[in-house]
Amino acid sequence: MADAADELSLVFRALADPTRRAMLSRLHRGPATVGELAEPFAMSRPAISQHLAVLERAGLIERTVTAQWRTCTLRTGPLDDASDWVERHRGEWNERFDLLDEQLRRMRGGTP
Amino acid sequence: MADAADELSLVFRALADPTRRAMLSRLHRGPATVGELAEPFAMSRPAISQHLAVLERAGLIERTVTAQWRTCTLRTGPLDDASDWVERHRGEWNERFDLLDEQLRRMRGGTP
DNA sequence: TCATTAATTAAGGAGCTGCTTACATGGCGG
DNA sequence: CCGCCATGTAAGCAGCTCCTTAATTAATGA
Repeated sequence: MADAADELSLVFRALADPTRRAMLSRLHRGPATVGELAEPFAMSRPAISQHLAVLERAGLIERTVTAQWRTCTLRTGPLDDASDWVERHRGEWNERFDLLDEQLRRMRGGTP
Repeated sequence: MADAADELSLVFRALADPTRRAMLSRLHRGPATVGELAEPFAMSRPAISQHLAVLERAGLIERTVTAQWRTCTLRTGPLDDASDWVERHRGEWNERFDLLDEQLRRMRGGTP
């Protein structure tokens, strides 16, 4: 299958690469051109372009053309969705609830 | 390359699939056996096992053997790391800061 | 003991990722 | 106008992902 066509999967997949996360971290401190973003990485320009395409497809950056430079800007909207999902699934509150549930199951008998 | 060997990449990668996210959502309401987790999906058991292996490798679940059942339990620790990263990179505060930075660059002259 | 149940491992295939080199596009300065 | 500059596109390749079917392990209970 490997669908992952849905919005949230695109975002998480885009975040699942150290190079792309580093790019977002850089953009977090202000917009940058492709050349500026490429500088820290020992990687060909096409590879950089492809990483940026992944980020753009996930809606995490925006590329605006000015002269012969492409200025990349961070878009944090999709990160809100990702954050919502993660926040909904973590925290000690729920962990304790799970442990309680497990205890109850065990008390009810061996077969779940 | 496709390294993604680091902890955070493993977690984001694990979250980048709707099936695995649904499994975590189910586990969020309490532990479950592999059979219970497999039930909602039109997918072979080995496929389920492989998804669970991905989640386990990312540290998001724990599998304990009781008789012939494997009980899966959610582990929210790695989600904290993911949440930290996302939280550090989102929010209107930073977005506004980026826009200001962009304005300043434009005022300083055409070439970045 | 032996069939049943629960799950994993093994092997293989279609398709995607992430990188490369080579070439194309398009604005800019001389 | 023409050769630089910054970037993108094309094509190709190794390796990974996600799924499948078939065989395997391991515990249960008549």
